[in-house]
Amino acid sequence: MKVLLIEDEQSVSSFIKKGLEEQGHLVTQAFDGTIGLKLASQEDFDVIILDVVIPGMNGIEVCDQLKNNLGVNTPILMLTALGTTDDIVTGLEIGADDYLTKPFKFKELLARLNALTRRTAIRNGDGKQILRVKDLVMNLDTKEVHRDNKEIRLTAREFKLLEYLLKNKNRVVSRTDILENVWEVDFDLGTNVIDVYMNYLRKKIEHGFSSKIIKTVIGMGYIIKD
Amino acid sequence: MKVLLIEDEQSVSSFIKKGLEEQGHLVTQAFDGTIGLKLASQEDFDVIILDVVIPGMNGIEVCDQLKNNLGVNTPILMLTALGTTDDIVTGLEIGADDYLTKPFKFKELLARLNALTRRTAIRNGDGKQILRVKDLVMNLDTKEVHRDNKEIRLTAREFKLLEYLLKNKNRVVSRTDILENVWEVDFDLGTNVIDVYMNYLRKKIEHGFSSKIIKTVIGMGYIIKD
DNA sequence: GTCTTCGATCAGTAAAACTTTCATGATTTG
DNA sequence: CAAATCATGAAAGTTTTACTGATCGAAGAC
Repeated sequence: MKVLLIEDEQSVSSFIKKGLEEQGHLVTQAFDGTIGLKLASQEDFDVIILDVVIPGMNGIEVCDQLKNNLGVNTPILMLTALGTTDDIVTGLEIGADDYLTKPFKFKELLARLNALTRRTAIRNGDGKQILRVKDLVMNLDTKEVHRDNKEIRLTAREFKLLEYLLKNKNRVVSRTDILENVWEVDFDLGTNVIDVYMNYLRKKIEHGFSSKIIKTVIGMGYIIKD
Repeated sequence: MKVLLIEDEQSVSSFIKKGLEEQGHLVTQAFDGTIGLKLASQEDFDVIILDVVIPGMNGIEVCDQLKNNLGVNTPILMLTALGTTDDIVTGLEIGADDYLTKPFKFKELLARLNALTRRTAIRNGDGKQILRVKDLVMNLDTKEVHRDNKEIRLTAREFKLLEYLLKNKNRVVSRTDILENVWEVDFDLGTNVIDVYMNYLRKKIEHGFSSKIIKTVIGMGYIIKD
């Protein structure tokens, strides 16, 4: 399970990290709000542990941004020394999925994390299907693609191609793979449709934006990396 | 929101019930575990508030039965005076979605309930027999459709088609999906009924009105978006 | 019982949108 | 630098969709 841990106190952060890694989870640490927010919106985590009192941007703001502006619906467990009812209510109202006050027992943190991800696992059965890379967001339900909050219109084939590349993020896919999975043909290499479509796709999702998304690996295929 | 409250202490139960009803929720009370379990498995609630220490069958057992045997995945908020870490861990491990210890502030209970149901509440429609999009209202009980307060008469097939589209609001549905769910055929007979019916539907619900409702997504299907 | 009406479906057409091919130029690799 | 590989523009080919008119059958009217 991929966990994003946004917590500035070194001792607490490494205590949690160590504990979670012992359970076989993958922990990414962020020590301030701004970086945490950036990471959370770029990478797909299974759950986010978010301290309220952190430098840069406080936890409430980070949570609000993620849940209410960026449309990220990774479950968030808020963590803090502020234990008053009002603090808890604010946190939960703004979109946090659970709230735990310090000091806490690691056991309880772990149990709450599991309850959280169990809940979302169920939800994902018919929930939103979203793929991301950098600032590009692909919604498999509405078939919409956005980059930097601008809408990008793709044709059915372009969409399928991008979807395939994203589902294989961080892996080089060969032309044969693409032909089989996007065009659904098992032979015929006497064509350059793929090249042409890569060109179409790049024009739409890269031209006018700061960074490249699709990388060519000469002699091997194409890849999309975070 | 429909809430099932399993709690034997009269005072606590009515305190919670009253508070929730003030918020416009519908509360069903159960005063022991056996009845609670029965109710939970028969009716569809949005959330269950479950005290651990109750007569008949304790809360842990009820939760275990529901989540692990009966396949009910209504979110459960556990409630109890037992506040040790181990109790909390047990509760969460067995399938509870949140855990609150007595005494608690009603505000916090409410916030936790909302956090818990935020997602499932959206997807369920809650037995509501009314579907809406923009100024169009579809009543599944009376089978009436109104737009801008004007009645629109749909035939059975048109109604079913619109109903399916609305139930999948904000998702692109393919012709295959439509054929399976509205016409109930699993194979693709080379027909254009769907196109024809879309045309009928659009004539009735869009002609003479200001905005379009049904959007075509070429090569993929149709979608209705808010 | 026959007629009428209405809904469901099919078939056909034109226009628009999309896909593929082909030809050519650019880039990378050994 | 030559061969292989990739990028790109434009034209040709194909599919998809919106819409119309015709047919068929069932339910109710007379």
